[in-house]
Amino acid sequence: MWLAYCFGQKDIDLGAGREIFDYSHRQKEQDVDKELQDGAEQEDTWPSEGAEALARNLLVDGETGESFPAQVPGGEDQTALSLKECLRLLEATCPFGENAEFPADISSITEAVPSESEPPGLQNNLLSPLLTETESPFDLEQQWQDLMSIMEMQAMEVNTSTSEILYNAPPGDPLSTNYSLAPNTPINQNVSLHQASLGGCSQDFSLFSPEVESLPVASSSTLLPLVPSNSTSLNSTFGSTNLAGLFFPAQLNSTANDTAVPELPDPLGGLLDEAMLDEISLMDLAIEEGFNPVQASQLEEEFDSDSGLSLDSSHSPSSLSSSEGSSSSSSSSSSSSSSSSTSSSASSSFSEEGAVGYSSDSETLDLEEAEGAVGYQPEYSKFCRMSYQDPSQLSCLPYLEHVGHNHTYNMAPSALDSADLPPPSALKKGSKDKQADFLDKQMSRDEHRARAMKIPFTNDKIINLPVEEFNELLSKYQLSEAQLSLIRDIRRRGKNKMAAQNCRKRKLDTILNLERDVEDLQRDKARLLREKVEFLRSLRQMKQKVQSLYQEVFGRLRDENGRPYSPSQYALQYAGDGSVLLIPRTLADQQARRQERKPKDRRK
DNA sequence: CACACTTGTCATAGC
DNA sequence: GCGCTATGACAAGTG
Repeated sequence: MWLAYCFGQKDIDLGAGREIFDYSHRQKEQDVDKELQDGAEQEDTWPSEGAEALARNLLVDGETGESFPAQVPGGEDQTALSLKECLRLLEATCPFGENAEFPADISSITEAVPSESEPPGLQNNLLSPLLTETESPFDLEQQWQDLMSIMEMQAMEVNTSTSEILYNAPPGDPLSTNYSLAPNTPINQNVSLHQASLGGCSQDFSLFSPEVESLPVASSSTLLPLVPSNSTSLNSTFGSTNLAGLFFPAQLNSTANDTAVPELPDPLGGLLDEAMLDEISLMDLAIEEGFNPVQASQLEEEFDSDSGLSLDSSHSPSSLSSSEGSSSSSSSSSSSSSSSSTSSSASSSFSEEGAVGYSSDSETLDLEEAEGAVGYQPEYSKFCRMSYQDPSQLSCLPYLEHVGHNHTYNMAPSALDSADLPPPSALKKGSKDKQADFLDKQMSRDEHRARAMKIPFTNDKIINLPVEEFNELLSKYQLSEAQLSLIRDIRRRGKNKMAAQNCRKRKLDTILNLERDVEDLQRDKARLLREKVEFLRSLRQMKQKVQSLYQEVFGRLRDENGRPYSPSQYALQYAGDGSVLLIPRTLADQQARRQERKPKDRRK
């Protein structure tokens, strides 16, 4: 029964799987509406100096700083800038430091950032490149965060200790805050970034920092190739990356054409995609965090679990003890009824568990009943297999007292074994008839048949003797055909009986092992999910820092007239040699698209 | 009496 | 082909 219960849970299709995503989408829809309003209020304030800047386009050698007319069609120029300070800042603020084991390197970030050209004339927001990828309407990362938020809430209700640590993002946590942002919103509502972007995108550098503002900005500096002296970390991780693509969102404005501009694949999105497809089962966490099974199942109902077995139930005392208790009491009653049997010479060779011998014989009755099948010694601790242990232990488990059957087919036949004695209760009654009746009832059907047919040896021998000895035994007696047939039937049935017992025990043990495996796997899954959350959190922090550095660097750039460059027309690109170039966005977009095709080609 | 459960038994497949 | 084991299915017994 507990088996049916255990696996029955699996069959309960809660139909909530899609609700997870629906919820996320609903959240996103709401966020979209909200963010659309906010985004309109926070339109980019960058000066539109594109035409003017284009007229002054110069290509600057990344190493020498020499300026020369750009080779780019349209006369755009490229300006290489030193990002030494930027790189230092980035390295200093990189949450992973030199941890080479971090699964998502910066290059993955850059690949993830959509590089989009903005329709001319649109006001750009310098801020959003790192955020846009998470702001698409169907962003899986957003879904992930939504889900995690839900889980967090649920976990807080269920278990406020560990779950809080795991899923409660600290105040201002970028993961929690950013992921709750609405899709399609070019401007992130994160407070810090908001401030930085609004300030950085305009001439108002005070919003960045007083230091930045006070820094002397030479117009010529914009034309200088500022190769970072120590750019190893970025150089190795960014490679030849289009920073424009990294830092400029696909959707700089909510009015931008979504379909016109393809977005680069998001590694985070991929991760989250897997996460979503993994059917983030709350039961995993429940098991890992020690949730109450009932509560966990309730959570699971909300998040659905099309996959996997439903755990737990098998470990409830009722589910386990019901079946095992019955068998145990049954066996114990049998054992107690035959406890008077003092001859148990054959039992010593039996395994502790498993139906080794044929228990119908009094010689082996008690131990056979108390023990088990031949050659199979599963682990029964979980099942509280009292039936194969000391029957007296049964009294220690009150909830097992009410169960117990008295299957007496295999009880010791006194007629076949003189050593067999009635139980004390029968002796007290003293009546020989009663004893005979009792013993008669204790005999199995085969024992009755054997006695009726006057079989000259015990059923135990019939069943348990090896074939050679068995045949030798038969040859010693003059047996009729009917007797031989009965003996063979007894042997067959006796062996099959033990086989059936072994089979059932094995089946139960297999279920136990499977449950244990499922538990282990769910524990591992929960752990991996937690690690993934941590990685995502760190990745987002790193992205934010890179973004702010980009803003800072870009904001410092000045043309020869001392005016800042428009982010709608220029972008920073990190070259493979460590230099950073200021290039027109059109060129940056082209390069970004080129990089976008590479992974696709690789897949093919 | 119905039900759940255990156990024995049979039929069958496979070694 | 025989003997044995494993296992699903069924029936009987029990509480």
